[in-house]
Amino acid sequence: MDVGATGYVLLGILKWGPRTGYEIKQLVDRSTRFFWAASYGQIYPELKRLERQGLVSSESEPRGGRNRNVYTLTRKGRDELRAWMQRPPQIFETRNEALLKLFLAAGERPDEVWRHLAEMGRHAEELAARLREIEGEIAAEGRDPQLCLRYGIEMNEWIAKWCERAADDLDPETERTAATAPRRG
Amino acid sequence: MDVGATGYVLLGILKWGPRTGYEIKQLVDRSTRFFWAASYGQIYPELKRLERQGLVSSESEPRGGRNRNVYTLTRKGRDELRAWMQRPPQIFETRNEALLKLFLAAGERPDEVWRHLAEMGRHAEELAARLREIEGEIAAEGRDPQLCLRYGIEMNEWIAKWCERAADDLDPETERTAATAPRRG
DNA sequence: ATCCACATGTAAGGCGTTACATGATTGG
DNA sequence: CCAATCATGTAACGCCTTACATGTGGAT
Repeated sequence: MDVGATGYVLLGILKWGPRTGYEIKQLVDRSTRFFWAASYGQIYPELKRLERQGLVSSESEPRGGRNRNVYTLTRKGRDELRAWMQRPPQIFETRNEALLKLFLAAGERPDEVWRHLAEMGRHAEELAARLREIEGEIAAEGRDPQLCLRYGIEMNEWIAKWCERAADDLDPETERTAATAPRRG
Repeated sequence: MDVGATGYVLLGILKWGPRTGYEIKQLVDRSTRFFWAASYGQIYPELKRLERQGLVSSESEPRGGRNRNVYTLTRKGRDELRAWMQRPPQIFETRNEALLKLFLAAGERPDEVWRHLAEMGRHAEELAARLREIEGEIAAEGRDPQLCLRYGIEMNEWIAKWCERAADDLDPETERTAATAPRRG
């Protein structure tokens, strides 16, 4: 059968009800995107693959003169999804360029370390803000609060605070120098 | 010039001194691996690419009858690395299957949510333990404490605690049921 | 008219892993 | 002698993104 993890994202979303590829993409972008992204270039071919495997079925439901392919989770797809949910998670991958830069700067030039910490903290704060925004929208729509969204918010707030703390813990003299004359070190 | 971010990992490590591909791989596995992994299948070809671009130079330094190619960062490579360090980080990617499963289970079956939280917490704890081990080894070798290692440790400890807290916050009755009879829900 | 949202798709290419292939050296 | 470690590499393949290509419908 051999469904990649991104296929399961689609099956999982289709469990909530029939959707078009376009709608799935929108949902992904406000939810799993932060721990499992998916582009159109993946979603449309993957839906076809899932259909060939009998895990979803599609129906053409044009809206006006505009074609739409609405996908529905089949019984077989539901079983496959359930089986996958029982299996222990395998994939934990991270590529974090800020952390990489921080690592390579560490022990070299305290002013650069300070700069990377600031950058990383800023990024985490922005992401937390973006997620809080989504949380607000969900609340406004009267839908249930989302556990993973909370996780994303609190985690990024934690990261921002960690960066602040780490910057404060740098040799205070260095820090002052860096803040005053970032070029010299 | 067009060096991928993984190329910069190599340049950054070579800034510490000349190394073979094999040694670089070992270093990566105890350091950047947790936020930027690299396999032999990437390292060896990438080193050759960097050499073609004049960013590193190599010398054959056999040890016994065993061939070894030792790479050194060139002046040009140092400049390229410095320029990259100045640029704002772009890549922040995560694929977290545990979080995906938690997300898809949320609001469906509290017992499954509980199970995924436990799994996720366990994974974070294991990773934190592994990182503390590395930290201990570094301390034993008398080397400086590593900022990013601290980050990894504290972050994973935070995640483990978050999972515990989230599990505790689940409807207490559900939780007790789940703990007693995980199959029924 | 023009722009945005809706809607579907493909092609090229980048990035990365896994598996394979090879062989020397060292320690038990 | 055997296993582990040192050491280098390639080939096949999977996964994913970006860019391109196309077109409708509604709002301004």
